[in-house]
Amino acid sequence: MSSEVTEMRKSRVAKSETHKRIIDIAARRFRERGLEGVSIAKLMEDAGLTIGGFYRHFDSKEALIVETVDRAFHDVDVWKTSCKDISEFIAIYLSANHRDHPGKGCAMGTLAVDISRMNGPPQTFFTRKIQGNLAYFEQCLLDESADERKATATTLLSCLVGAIAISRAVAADSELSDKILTDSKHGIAALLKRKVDALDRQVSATTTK
Amino acid sequence: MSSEVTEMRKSRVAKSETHKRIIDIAARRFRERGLEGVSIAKLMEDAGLTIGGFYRHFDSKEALIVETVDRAFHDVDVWKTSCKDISEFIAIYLSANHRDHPGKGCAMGTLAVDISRMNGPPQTFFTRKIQGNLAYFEQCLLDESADERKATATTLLSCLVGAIAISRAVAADSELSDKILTDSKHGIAALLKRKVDALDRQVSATTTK
DNA sequence: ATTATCTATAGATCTATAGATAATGC
DNA sequence: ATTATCTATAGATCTATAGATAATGC
Repeated sequence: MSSEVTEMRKSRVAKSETHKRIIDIAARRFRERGLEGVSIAKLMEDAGLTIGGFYRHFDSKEALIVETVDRAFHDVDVWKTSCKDISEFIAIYLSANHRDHPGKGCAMGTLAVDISRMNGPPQTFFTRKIQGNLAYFEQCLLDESADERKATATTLLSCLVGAIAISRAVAADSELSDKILTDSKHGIAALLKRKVDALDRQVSATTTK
Repeated sequence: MSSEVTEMRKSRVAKSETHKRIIDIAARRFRERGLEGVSIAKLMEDAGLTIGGFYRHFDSKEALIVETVDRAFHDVDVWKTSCKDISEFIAIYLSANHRDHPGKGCAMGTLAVDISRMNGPPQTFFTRKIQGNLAYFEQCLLDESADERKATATTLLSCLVGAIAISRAVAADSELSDKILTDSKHGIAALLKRKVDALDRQVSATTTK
């Protein structure tokens, strides 16, 4: 602390990198500990900074939350583009790895309830991202009317978000926690049978023991 | 405040009623505002008491949380016994009324994520209640193997919990919020088709416009 | 001259405890 | 005598601001 050389003002470019770093860390910590479980002082410390600089980057904690929403959805956005089909996406989403690393996972599973307790901008931005995820699922679905696709997409989203949340809540009972993930995968496979732009073989492969 | 007559010591019976009242209010407030969003001082004020008395009832806030878990699941427990079949349960669970009154609704939808961030006793007790809900769903399911029943029960639970959480997160967009509830009902009806101890007519009635 | 970050702190809140008060219960 | 609840407060936070410092950028 006192033995460190105090680094002072950096360039504008460096500032925007700092800004990005704060958001990166916020997106992780918020998902891990909740919006109220992360203090600005600790957040800045995690970023290698002190609390004083925070308010030159953000007007308030709420403003940080708003700016962090996009970043918190980024990991799932990457899965959406990197997965070759919806089955692969579901397998990643309902994996033990996702369950055990909420800070790098789906923001809906970790932050939806916190966000529902806030009004105004945070909820608006969060809603937009949820709509994006619903659109992705719809686009993966095939042999139904538009209404049917929407309904199935919504059901799929609900099931994924619920499953990851419940599996984490029972994490102390690791067998049950695993079972919730695999059983939900199984159930989703049944729900999506012949409704999905994916190899049926694959859906079964991830859900049949 | 200062004009009120200060009421002092009450009987043991009165104390146990006070104890119950604190838990009643905690169960509501925790579901509404989250475990961290409720301070003990405000909680006691809601109960018509002051903070000083709290620690004669509970060793700590965590101890209150543990004791409150059962009460927070009570409303859903009532639905389980009062609903004549699973379809009715699902209709109540995915109603706008449930969405708009989290303090009187499902503890999994409101507290599972908060609980997953705590270790120890709160999580253990919460897990037990989740198992009870899974058992209820299993018992409602019919034409499958025990494994299939378990998988469908888990999927149903995941879907319900996810749908209510997401519908609340997008509450600012009331159309979308409603749609998430009705679409999930629709999707669940498809999932449960011929798997459920319920009138198919009824499942359809709540999900077809 | 401007500004990105720092140290320090005000003011609000939160959990938990100490000790007073007044009613219960022996 | 015991105890259910009260008032008051210690000590630890948390958000946000004030003013200092030292580097950037004109």
